[in-house]
Amino acid sequence: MPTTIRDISKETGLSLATISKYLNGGNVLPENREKIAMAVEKLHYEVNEIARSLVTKKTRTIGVVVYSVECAFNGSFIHYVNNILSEKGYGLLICDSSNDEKKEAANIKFLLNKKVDGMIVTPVSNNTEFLKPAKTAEVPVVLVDRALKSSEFDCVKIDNRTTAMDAVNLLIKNNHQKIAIICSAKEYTGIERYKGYRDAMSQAGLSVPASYQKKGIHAMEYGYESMKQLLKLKDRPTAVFMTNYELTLGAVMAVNESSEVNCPEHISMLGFDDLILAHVIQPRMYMVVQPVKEMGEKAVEQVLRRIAGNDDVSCEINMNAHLKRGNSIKMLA
Amino acid sequence: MPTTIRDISKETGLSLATISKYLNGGNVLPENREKIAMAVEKLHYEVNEIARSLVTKKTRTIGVVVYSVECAFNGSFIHYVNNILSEKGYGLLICDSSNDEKKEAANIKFLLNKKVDGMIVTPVSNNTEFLKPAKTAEVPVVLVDRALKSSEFDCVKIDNRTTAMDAVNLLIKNNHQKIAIICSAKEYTGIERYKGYRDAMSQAGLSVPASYQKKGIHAMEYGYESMKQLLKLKDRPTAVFMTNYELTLGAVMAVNESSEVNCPEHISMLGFDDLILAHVIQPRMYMVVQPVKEMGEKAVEQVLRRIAGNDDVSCEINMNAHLKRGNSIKMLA
DNA sequence: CTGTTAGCGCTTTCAG
DNA sequence: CTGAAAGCGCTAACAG
Repeated sequence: MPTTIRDISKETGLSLATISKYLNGGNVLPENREKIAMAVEKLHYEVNEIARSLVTKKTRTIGVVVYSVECAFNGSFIHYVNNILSEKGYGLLICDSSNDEKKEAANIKFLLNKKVDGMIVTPVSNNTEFLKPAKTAEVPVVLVDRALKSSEFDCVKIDNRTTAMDAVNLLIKNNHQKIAIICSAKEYTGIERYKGYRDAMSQAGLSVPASYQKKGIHAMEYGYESMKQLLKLKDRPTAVFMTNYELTLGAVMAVNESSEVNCPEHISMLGFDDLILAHVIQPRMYMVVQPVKEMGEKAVEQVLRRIAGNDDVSCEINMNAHLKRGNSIKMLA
Repeated sequence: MPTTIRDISKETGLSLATISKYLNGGNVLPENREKIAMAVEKLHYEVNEIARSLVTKKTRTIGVVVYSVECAFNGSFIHYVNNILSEKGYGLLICDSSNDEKKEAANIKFLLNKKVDGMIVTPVSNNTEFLKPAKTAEVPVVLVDRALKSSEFDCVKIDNRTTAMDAVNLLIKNNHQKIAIICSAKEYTGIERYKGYRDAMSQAGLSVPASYQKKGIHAMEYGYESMKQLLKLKDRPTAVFMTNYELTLGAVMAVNESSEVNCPEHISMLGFDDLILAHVIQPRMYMVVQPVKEMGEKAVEQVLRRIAGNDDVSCEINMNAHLKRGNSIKMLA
């Protein structure tokens, strides 16, 4: 029912090839350009991207697979990625893995069938297996945030271990010794940040009892429960480090609910990722801030470079996180 | 390079038509099924959805156009929509209008060219013009949340006016008389909620000085600035109603920053949309809660019904919002 | 610069 | 139940 290139051809008396050239910015006589333009206008012609894709084998669509769209980091990330991509005329097909590796694997296949030109993914776990189909289909993949250990894929990330170490060192400099951690232990990022915590603690000669180490999943609920438990400890920590946004929120919630314990008076907190929440909650949190926007830009840049056929070895793009000051940390005597 | 139906045909000695039938669940001899299954396995065959779409004119993809992915309502909404859609084997192509009507119009065209089977959109403004191309292309559209006045399209929403009125009545029942509003006045939803506020006030015989009416845009910044101004008023309101999530956040931030004014001691607050934030901030807000999940489900259901060819007259699906209690409202003497 | 001819990978009549 | 053939709407050589 919609008009096709063929209708334009009939209307103008020109061949299909000429119309096609016109559409793709080739050289066409001004006179003919005019004719075609008028016909396009008159018949409301619009390119059928499906047909075009079938022959060019390019869809101008990037698949974005996130471990959970509900996690604020991903929401923000998608926003930036979409901005740049739409500027360049690319669309994005978004898939939510809901923290489920099976869904994640299915998402990759789905996108492959949809013939996306490339993918940007923030993986559920440390596992790399699910990306194999993309590899064999030779569809470029850029990993973000929770980049995998594997060097098979491009990735953009911060140096999680060092960043976490620096953050914990800030607590130590403020004379804290009893420092607990709430982290997720399922994926690369969480594990690295945990290592950074251990690094800082051992360098300072501080002990880390098991009860101070809450290693669980990336979820607000887990942050909440963990903080509750920490607050109940007879030998309560004086400071707690939360290694991602959702854990931070949960921990803050637990502290705010407590009538006895105040931050920073009785407990200091250091969180991760400065998203909208951070501006609204009390206390104003000290936060490790990842450059989400820049990470999105780099990821897009890299996937587009691959699509353009740049066949370098896989690369690792490291960005710098910075610390945002607040009033959630107390300097101990 | 990837294997095609043709390769399977060669491998099995069967015709293209038979393979196709197999793929689409038609009747094929058990013996042949077996053969094909083996060939598919062996050659790692995967359907090319692009080619399929070209002939079926169905892409099994739904376009989702949101006024801003950064607004939490949309993030949450997308999550639920995606859940159901992916269950049904549909993908979703997400477009962010960034609160810009030009971008919004471009998004619709983009999706049309991508031949989505249907669209779900939360519009930027009250304007309906941008949907015309979808209408003429006969691609079903379901409007959500900020449904338009126009009855040309299906929409799922809450009864914004009545809901807002009920909410304001709660403040009135608590003996508040000086009640201010912070709302967005650009789109249908904001305007309706404002009307509800006026309804409640006039029914109670309460006056609403211009200085109590902050009519602006849907943005945290606007909520923040507006609340700051309200707090400075010599005749300060005793309660403030914020008509969406971002405005609520901004307002809370302004109150929390103030050293003189406390909530609910000096000012009562009533917000909109119970998203993750609401669990973390102090005070615990009284909130009008929209059933985001159910709205997503209904929207999907409706768009799918249209795609299936159900040609009823356009319908309006009304959902019920409810009130979530907190401690942000003070009962006045 | 323009036209002719294939053909992308799949589904869909229509015979057999 | 299976096969042959046509064609979805477009681009890509290759001549002219």
